[in-house]
Formats: sequence, C-alpha cells, structure tokens
Amino acid sequence: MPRLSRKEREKVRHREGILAAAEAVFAERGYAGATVHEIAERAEFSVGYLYTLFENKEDIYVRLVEKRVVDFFHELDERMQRQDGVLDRIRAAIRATFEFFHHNRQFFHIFTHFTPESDARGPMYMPENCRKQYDEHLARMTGVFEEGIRRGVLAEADPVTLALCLHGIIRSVIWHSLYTTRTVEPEEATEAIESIFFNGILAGSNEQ
Amino acid sequence: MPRLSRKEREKVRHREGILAAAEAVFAERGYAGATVHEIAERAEFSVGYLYTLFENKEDIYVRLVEKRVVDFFHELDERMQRQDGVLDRIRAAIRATFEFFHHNRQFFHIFTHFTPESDARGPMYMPENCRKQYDEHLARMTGVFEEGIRRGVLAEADPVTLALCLHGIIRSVIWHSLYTTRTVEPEEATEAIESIFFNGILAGSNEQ
Amino acid sequence: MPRLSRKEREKVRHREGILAAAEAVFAERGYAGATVHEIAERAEFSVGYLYTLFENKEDIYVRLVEKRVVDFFHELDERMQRQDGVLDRIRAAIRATFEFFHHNRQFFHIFTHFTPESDARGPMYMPENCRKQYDEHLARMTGVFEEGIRRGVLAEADPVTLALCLHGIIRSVIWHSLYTTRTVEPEEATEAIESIFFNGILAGSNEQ
Amino acid sequence: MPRLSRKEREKVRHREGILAAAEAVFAERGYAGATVHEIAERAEFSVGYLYTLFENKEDIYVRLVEKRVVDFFHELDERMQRQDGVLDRIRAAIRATFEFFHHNRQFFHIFTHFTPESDARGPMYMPENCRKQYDEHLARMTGVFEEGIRRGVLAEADPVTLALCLHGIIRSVIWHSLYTTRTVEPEEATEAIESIFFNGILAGSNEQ
DNA sequence: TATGAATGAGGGTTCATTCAT
DNA sequence: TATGAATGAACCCTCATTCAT
Repeated sequence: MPRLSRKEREKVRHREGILAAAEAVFAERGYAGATVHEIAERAEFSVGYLYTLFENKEDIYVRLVEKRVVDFFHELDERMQRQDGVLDRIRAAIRATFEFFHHNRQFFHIFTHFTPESDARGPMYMPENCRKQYDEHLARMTGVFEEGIRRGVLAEADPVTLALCLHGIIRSVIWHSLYTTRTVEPEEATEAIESIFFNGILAGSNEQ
Repeated sequence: MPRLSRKEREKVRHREGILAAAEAVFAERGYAGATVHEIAERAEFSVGYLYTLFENKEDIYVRLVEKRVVDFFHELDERMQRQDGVLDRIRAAIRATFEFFHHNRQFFHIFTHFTPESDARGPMYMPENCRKQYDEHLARMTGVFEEGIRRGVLAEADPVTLALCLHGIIRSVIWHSLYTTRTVEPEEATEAIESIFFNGILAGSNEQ
Repeated sequence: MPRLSRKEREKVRHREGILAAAEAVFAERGYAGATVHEIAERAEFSVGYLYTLFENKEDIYVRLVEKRVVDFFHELDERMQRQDGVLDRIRAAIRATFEFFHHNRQFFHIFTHFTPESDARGPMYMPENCRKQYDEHLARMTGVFEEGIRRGVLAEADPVTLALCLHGIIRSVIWHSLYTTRTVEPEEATEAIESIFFNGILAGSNEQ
Repeated sequence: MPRLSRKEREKVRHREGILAAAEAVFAERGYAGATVHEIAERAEFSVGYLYTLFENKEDIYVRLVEKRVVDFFHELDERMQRQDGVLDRIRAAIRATFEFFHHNRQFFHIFTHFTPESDARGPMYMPENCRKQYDEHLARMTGVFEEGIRRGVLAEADPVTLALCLHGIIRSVIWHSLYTTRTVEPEEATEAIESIFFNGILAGSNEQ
C-alpha cells in the first residue's frame, strides 16, 4: 500500500469532494443537463481546478460512475461469498443492496436510470467499462440461480429471468423511495421482498 | 365530438408527426440532450413551424409524455376492467403492459427512466400532470391487491409493496429487452412473470 | 455561371462582410489573438450566425487567406502573361503587387507575415493549400528568371535567389508602408524598385 | 560596473534561461498563442518563479525582444564602424546579419515577423522601445547610403528606399531559410546578395 | 401556413496570474 | 528562493427561440 504525501492525500480528498458534488448534479439534471459550473460551485472549487483533476466533464462522469459501480458490486459480491446456501446468498444480495442504497442514496438516482444506448450519449449513459461490470454481476447472479435450480432448492425457471426479476423488484422499491423521498429500512425491505420473491403472492403459499 | 375542418385535421397530423420524432430524439438523448433542430429535422418540418404548434421545447416534451402516459394507463385500465377476478386482472395488467411495449418500444426508453425530481428538470423528468396519472394508476393497482388480500386470494402483505414489485419485475424485463435490443413476446413474458410473481421461486411452491 | 437566388446572393454578401471583418481582426491580433466575438462585432452579425456560414474560427481564417491569396496570385499571373519580354514580366509583377496592395492594404498585414511552420499553428500560419499556391508562384517566378538568364538578358545567378530578392524588396517597401502608415504610389514604387533591382546601386551602372 | 553577488548572478542566469525558453515558444506560437506554462516548462522552472523574475507574460516578451534587438543592432553597428568605405560597411552589415542569424536562428522567427501595430497587441508586436531601436538603426543605414551617394560611390536614389531594399533582400533570404528549414552559409549568402544589390540583375552590368 | 436566417445567452474549456507553503 | 495548487475571466462554440418573408 503506497504511502501518500500530504499533498497527494489532499488531492484525493478534493477529487472525492468533486465527485460527490458531481453525483448530486448528475443525479438531478442528467448527464447533458449537468453543468461543470454547478459541480464546481457545489464542490466549492473553481471551474479551473476541476480541469486539473479531471480531463473534462465526461471524465468526471465516468470516474464517478465507475467508482460507485465498482464499490457497489464489490460489496455485493463479498457479502454473497460469505454465505453458504443459495437462499442465504440471495438474501444477502437483497440486504446488501438496500444497505448500500441507504448510504449512497444519491447515486441511485444515476444507477437506477442507467440507459445503455451504445451509440448515442443517452441521458444517464452507462460508460463502457461499467457495462462490463454490470454484465459480470448479472452473470454471477444468474449463476446463483442456476445452482439453486440444479440443487432442487429453486423451482425450474429461466435463471436470467429470475435474476432480472429480483433486480427489478429491488429497483422498484428503491425507485419508489426516491420518488416519495421516504427512507427505506434495509431490514424491513429485505424481509418484505424476500417473502414475496421466495413464496409468491398467492395465499397459502407463504408457509416456507 | 367536434367536427374538425381539413386544416385542423392536418394540424393534428403534423403535431403527431412531430411528437413521434420527438419521442425518438428524447429517447436517445434525454431531455437536456435533445435539440429542437433534430426533432424538426426528423419530423421533416422547419424549426419555426414547431414553434407555431408548441410553445417551446418543454411543451413538446410535456405533451408527448402526457399523451403516451394517458394512452398507456387508459389501455391498462380498460383491459383490467374487463376481467372479473383479481388474478385475472393482474394477468391482464401484465399482458397489456407487454403489448403496449411491443407497439411503443420507443416510448419505454422515456417511461422506464422517468425521474421524478420535482424541483430540478431531471434527465427524463416526469411532468407534473403525469405524476398525477401515475399516482392514480398506482392507487388502482394497490386497490386490486387489497381486494385480493381481503378476499383471501392473496397472502397478507403490504399492497403498495406488491404493486411496486409487480411494476418492478415488468420494468426490469422491459429494460433488459431495451438493453439487449431483443424483442420480447408478450405472451411468453406474461407467463414467465406470472408464474414467478404468483408462486415465488422456491421449489415445491409452484403447483398453483 | 450559376444564377443565384436572392437568398444565396445575400449569403455570399454576408460571407464577404464577415471575411472583411475577419481580415481586419486577424491583421491586428494574429490568428491566436483574434476572437470570434470581435469578428462578429465588426461584421455586425451575431456570433452564432458566423457559425452557420463557417465551420469554426480556423475555417474563417483559412477561407479568408485562401481567397485573397488565390486572387492575388491569379492577378499577378495574368498581368505577367500579358507581357512578352522577361523584363516586362518582372516589371508587371512589381506593379501588380503594388496595385493589389493598394486595394488590399489590410490583407498584407497577414500576407507579409505568413509564418510557414508546418507543425505548430504559428502566429499567422499559412494554411496548407496556400502554401501550395505560394510554392507554385515562386516556381513560376523562378522560371521567368531562368528564362532571362538563358536568353542572356539577365546576368548569371541562382534564379531562386533572384526571385526571393525581388519578393523581399517588394515586401520590405510594403512593410515600411504599413509600419509608417503611409500610402505608396504603385507607379513610383515600381520605378524605384525596378531601377535598383535591374541596375544595382553602384554609381555608373544605372545607364540601362 | 557593479559586482554581483552569487545570488544575483544566479538570478541573471535564470532570467536568461527563461528568455531562451520564451524565445522558442513565442517563435513557434506567436505572442497570443504562447502560454506561460509552456515557457516555464521548457525553462524547467515553475510558473510562480517566472512571476518573481518578470512582471507578467508581456514583460517576458518585451524583455526578450529588447535584449535580442539591442544585441543585434549593437553587433551590427560595431561591425560597420570597423570598416572605412561605404561599400565595405554595407558588406559588413550583410555579413553581420547572416552571422547573427546563424547563431540566433530562433529569434528571427520573431524578428522577421515583427508587426508594428501601435494600438493593438499584434501577433508579433514590436515593443515600444524596440521600435526606437529599429528607427535609429534604419536612420544609421540611411546615413551610410546618403554618404555613398554624396561621395559618388552610389547612384542617385532615395537612401531610405535603398536601406529598405537591402533589409528586404536579406530578410527574404532568411525567411526562405526558415521556411525551408535549411541553413544558410553567411559567407555565400553575403556574396550572392552583395552581387545582386550592387550590380543589379541585368546582364553586362555585373563586372564591378 | 411554413420557412430558416439570425440572435445571444450560456455551456465546456483554457490560461494568465496569485499566494500559501 | 522556488513551487504548483487554485482561481476566474474570457475564450470558442451550441442551441432554444424569434421574426421577416
């Protein structure tokens, strides 16, 4: 682990401050709607300084998204690895997502609205290498569901669709939380979702 | 219903052509990223003419979103009303959504990414009166779930969460379709989702 | 010759007005020192309009220089062609240059200071295709001197150096005129230069 | 002459290093196109330090130009003074110029392109006090030509024009050397120019 | 009705200059 | 003395909007 000089540590702190400000602005206005001036203002730095730490507006966006996405998927993975059974892993994924959301509410304004157009620079476009991260994550989740089916713990179904459904459910709850500006308790949300996702909504089916 | 003169009918046609062009552009670039010139170009009208039919860029966006959202929720409602039982209504909602998506693929680039910031003009911001439409729709769906629970067809659960979950699952599948640019067969998708949502994913729970 | 519509003719007039304004600004400030705003202001157009007629700042510069250089060398050539003897051609070149200068004083601020750096964008850099024009012109002049020497009208000497010297003498007089902001009478200047260039400066050598 | 302390001598050395770097940058980019950062970088000093030795960008330019111009005219003068006859003085001026060029190639990118706008800050503008230097030099040269005419060595002609012509011829050869990036041998160049300038280009006139 | 030339405020970016260290 | 992080005015360019035709 490299020791950083005081200057270097300060630089890192400044970069983080700017990324935090950028997160808020991109979340509110989208990529095209955000202005570098507003980011600088909220970060309480001059515009010029941003350009000494980042190449340009796009670089700020890409670094920001990259950082958070990597952090998020890393956290998610680690939490899942710690569990043994398939069901526990799924539970862990749900809880970890809500906890990450709890601490990174802002970012989900971006994350939840990723638009993956490859050609055009969409409203919240997903940078190239985040797309890879995302695809890998989806593959890992799919793997978990496949294993569950193979072991007879889960019912027969397309594992990709299962992964998507879980993702969708979580995202919807998060979206509603952003939409109504109400907080979500990770614990509660996890339990509610788990119950629905595992047992379905029909009466008489939820005695696990 | 008022009879429209030829001129008026033509005007309506022009408005529709412009909205269709706008839909494509907003979908690709987001609200801030879209330019009035590009919309005009794709609609094969001059910029100036757009400004005789719409107040400004925002007006185009708002009218477009309003129109599609109203159409969509109207269709959804109607389809659900035609069914009697709770389960059939839910089924109808799923299928209707996928069918609407099948015919209005473009719009879901906007719809799926609605960001509901009220103050700032977000990347795909939801206009005031669409928000109302959406809230009403959610309330209706919640009502259906409530009824199901009351009648003992559905297991005890927070009906709002149920509505959100259904919404989320559908959205996720649609998002994945947009993301991978593959088409989704309404029939198939409906069945897959229905099975998961009704019975859950655990083995031994999916004999209805 | 294509007939132009009124609109098209106006466009051409506007382009010319802008180029004239640009000429003044580039002459005063150099390429890097000139601002598009100032050009627009002097041309009495808005900045935005310039960008509908030209690609960007560089395009304005390149078009301007190209136009004038082509005009100049074309004029020069034509005047020389009309003469038969070598001496008359040289005389014609001198006079034509001074006359062009008389009518395009402004441009010589740019022309006289062309810097032909190929890599860096110098203070008054010579666009690619003007360089070609210039090289061709120099070659033609060199040809004239060669012919003179071959026919025994001119003394033995390196024809390229002769061409350069003539060029230099003229340029110097023009430069001095710009420098002192005094006008130069084409007639007079031609005679003075001709005498020096043909006969040299030594006493007893100027009886032709 | 005041004795300088070690510190002061070092300071002088630093100033010279910076001016040398500045010379290269101004030569390549022009006044407006040059950046203080690039100068600092090439001089291997920090920007901040430049500002302790010079007032600002303009000051660097002015000092640089002043220094070289003074050096150049001083050298030129001295060399001419050493000669007795008018013709030898002219020869000395030509040779001295080419030798100075040989050792200060870089500077002639600036020197050859001096633009004398007084109001605007031109692309290679000539600082006030260099203008004075230049005027004095021109006056001295004019004086030499006047003397030559008075003594009957040179043919009757406007001495200012003669000075300008000589200047122009030399400049043109230098310019061509810069343009083609080929070196010029002072000896050869002097002879070639001398022959043309003294005898003219007509056949039968160059037996001195 | 329908056009597109013309506008100018505002965006991304650069760079001369300052100042704490 | 010497540094380079930090500033912000001013650059080039875009685009929502207007208006004469």
